[in-house]
Amino acid sequence: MTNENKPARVRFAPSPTGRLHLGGARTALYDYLIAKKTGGQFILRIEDTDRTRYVPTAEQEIIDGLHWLGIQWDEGPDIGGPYGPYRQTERKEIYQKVAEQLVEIGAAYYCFCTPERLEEMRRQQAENNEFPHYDGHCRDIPLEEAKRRVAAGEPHVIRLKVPHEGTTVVHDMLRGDISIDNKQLEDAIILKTDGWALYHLAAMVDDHMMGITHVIRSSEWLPSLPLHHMIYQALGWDEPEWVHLSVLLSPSGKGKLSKRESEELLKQGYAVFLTDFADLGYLPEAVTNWIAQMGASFDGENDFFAMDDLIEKFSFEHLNPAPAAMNFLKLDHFNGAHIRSLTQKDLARRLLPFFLKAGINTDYEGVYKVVPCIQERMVKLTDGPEVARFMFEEDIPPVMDQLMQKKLEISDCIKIAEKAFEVISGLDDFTAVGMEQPLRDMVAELGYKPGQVFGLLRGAISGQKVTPPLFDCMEVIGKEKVLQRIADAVEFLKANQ
RNA sequence: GCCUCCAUCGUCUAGCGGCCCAGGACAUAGCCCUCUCAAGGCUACAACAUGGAUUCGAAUUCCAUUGGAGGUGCCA
Repeated sequence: MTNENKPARVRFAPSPTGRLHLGGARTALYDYLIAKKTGGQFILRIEDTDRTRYVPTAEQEIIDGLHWLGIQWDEGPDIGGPYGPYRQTERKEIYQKVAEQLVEIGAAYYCFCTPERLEEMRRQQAENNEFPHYDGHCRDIPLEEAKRRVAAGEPHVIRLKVPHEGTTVVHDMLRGDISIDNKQLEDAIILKTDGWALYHLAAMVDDHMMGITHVIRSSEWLPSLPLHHMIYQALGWDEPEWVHLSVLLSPSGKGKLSKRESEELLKQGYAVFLTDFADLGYLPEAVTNWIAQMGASFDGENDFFAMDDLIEKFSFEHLNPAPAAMNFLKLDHFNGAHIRSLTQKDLARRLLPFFLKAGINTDYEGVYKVVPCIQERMVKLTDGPEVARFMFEEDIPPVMDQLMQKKLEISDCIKIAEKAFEVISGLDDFTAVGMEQPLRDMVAELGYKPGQVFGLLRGAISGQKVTPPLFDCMEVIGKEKVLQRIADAVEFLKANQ
């Protein structure tokens, strides 16, 4: 067992082949947390050796997404560092050298098999119900002969020479010892015909050269762990701690999220790609809080955490190896809770763009005034304009259904509205606290129920049945506009009597 | 098919041999608060996959079964 207090050097090593997914974000988060907790370093490394699937915009999106979450690295392609370069395409020669070194010491060999031969081989293996594996055709070509053919320009790859007997045992921090029968292993390609290294080689070389102490990665790497172990062994390098995280399952719990499911999720206002969450009205704090606890626990009794709490409480011991289904309702819960925990100024600042995007003509001050009314009524930032819109309108067209209250005739409503107009006109202190007592006295005098009177006023002032507390809204809207809206309602009621 | 990993409420989890007829959170239902809606408070519902073994004692250890996930590329 490693000492979790020793400074950890960890790395997040995405390949720029697509968008940054929640699973990747969680891996990066854990890297960041353990680095911060132990006073170590977090490194961002771009694994772009696959030139055919390369997406030019992907690296920037990864950087933006991680920054949005509040994660910063100590070394990376954008900021450099003492162990660079941090893009694998800039390290091609390093991998080639190590691959040749592996050949020299007899741990790897040149293979001249053509893709066609390999395909035929696999076809036959499938026919005979064997598991697909390289048959070792080039494994025993004498090195001198192989070198001659390489020098002659014959196309070739380099394969790792793995033992076919015995068992290999590798330790994973979450699962203990993992053992595999070496018969199941094949001589994997580590260097392609075009000279580029595969993940198996490139990642091991980089992890070693960059001094990585803990390899935290998705559990889809578990099957190739023995291979990685063998590369370290062959080179005589010290192995890092291996930490294979649980996979994230779709909300249904049935397998990984499919493309169709993620599109469906987006329609419901949810997302699986990190950079989609901001526009949806989610707080980075909430997303962080949420993903941190997928397949993990930080505290048996609590689950609301800021980044600092997560850093303090993070431990490999509380990572769960079992697959975990994503629960978007929990995200909503965290988002609401984090919105409520924000200062009013901070909330106003974050809300402003959403108000403008919703077509509400206002500014920071305008949003700030409305924040106390809406803060505890939002799940997402996009809810803000919805809840507060009526407070920014010039006037509210009266709607009969909103004005009418239970057990009241139109004549009652007119009476109430006229009385309210009169009382409110006479108010000197037009604050929520200032208007409460006079208005309650009025209700008593009128002899109706508070719900009836305030419901009617709510309808007149907002055109809605549901709003934040009436007096608070009235204060924000202002006396003049409130009176105008009540007058409009009276006129409307009389016309429809 | 084969290989590897995994298995506590619907979901995320606490639990590391007695403190557990299993605790928390989300979701759901009810009540309280209340000018509506929220927020908040309280309550309810709800789980150790199955079968063996070890032990005085097992959710916790071991084995099998079943179920789930991942892998099986000159992708990562």
